[in-house]
Amino acid sequence: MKNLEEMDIPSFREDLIGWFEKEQRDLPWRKDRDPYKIWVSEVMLQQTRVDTVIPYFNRFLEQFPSLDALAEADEEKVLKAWEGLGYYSRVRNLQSAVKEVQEKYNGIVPDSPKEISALKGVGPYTAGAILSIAYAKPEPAVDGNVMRVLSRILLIWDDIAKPASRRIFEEAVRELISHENPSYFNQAMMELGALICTPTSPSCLLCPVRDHCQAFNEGVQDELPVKTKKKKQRPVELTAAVLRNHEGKLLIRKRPDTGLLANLWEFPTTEVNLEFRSEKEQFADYFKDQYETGITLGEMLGRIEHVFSHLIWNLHVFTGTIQGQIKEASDLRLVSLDEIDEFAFPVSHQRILRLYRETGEIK
DNA sequence: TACCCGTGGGA
DNA sequence: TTCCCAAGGGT
Repeated sequence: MKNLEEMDIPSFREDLIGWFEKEQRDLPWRKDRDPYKIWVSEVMLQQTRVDTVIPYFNRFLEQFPSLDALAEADEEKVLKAWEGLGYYSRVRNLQSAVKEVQEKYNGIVPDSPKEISALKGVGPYTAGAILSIAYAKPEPAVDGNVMRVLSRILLIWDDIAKPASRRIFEEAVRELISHENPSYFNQAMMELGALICTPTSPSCLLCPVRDHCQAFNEGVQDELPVKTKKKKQRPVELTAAVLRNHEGKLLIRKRPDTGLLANLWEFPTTEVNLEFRSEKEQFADYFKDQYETGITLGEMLGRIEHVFSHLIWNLHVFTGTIQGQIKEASDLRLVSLDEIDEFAFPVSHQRILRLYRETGEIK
């Protein structure tokens, strides 16, 4: 790459790593080099803020302290430990991959790019992060931070929203990375992006590698990185019902094991056509069709808007009672309010439960 | 490739 | 309010 030729690479590495040794944050996954802990932290940190991850990471490792502990853990408990973190397939893939490591590699996280990349949920970033941080291998770990930082330092104008662009940055990192300390090099690049070289108003005057930065040199740091914006979320209208049986227990069901919020529990919910007849009638018909049982819906408890990365749920929340008998199953349960906290719910349905506890329980 | 897949915080 | 974002991966 042409712009790499302008770099004094040894000096850049020294300035970057020197800064990291002095300024790095004290984070729970930086206490040791245990590949399992590094792995868990990297998966949690995918598209998720450090401040959000910290308490989850601490609880998760208390509950599943080793790779073997996670491999043998009850899936429901694992999902419950992830409740509220989002992107739930991450933890399903993680447990699946951990089981594979237990069986194929005798419980030792592999240290080769090929083997580690073959594990579920381990993409190019996570593979590079584990290999460099836990095993000191000089592999690139290119995340959003690294693309932002390098786009400025090397004046790279490619659209970082395009998957194809990542390869350019990986090639650059292969040239730049310290073979003496690849762990600190990769972490320092990300730490710099998080603390100094931020998306808006970067703190260039505090930057340890300012002298190496071609964007700063030309005064275009605010123009980089180039990133096309995503499209807006699609709204979806839904009816949800907190249904009580004659014993006062609430009906919950497990979502399918693929797709949105896979394997999480929810109150019965279905899409509604607001142009059609009464919403209550539509829901009762749906319920009868699914469970062969009649219900009576009460008044609407309230409306909840829940925003996802790609869609918006407008939840119309009702209470109701179940007329006949419901046959419980592994994915269909009647539970008391004391038992319900054992089940992992998406935040949208945690909000429904809160609404019910605050206003609906007495009705 | 483009789209699917969560959540909460901050500008 | 609206928008973007935060240590991505699967399909």
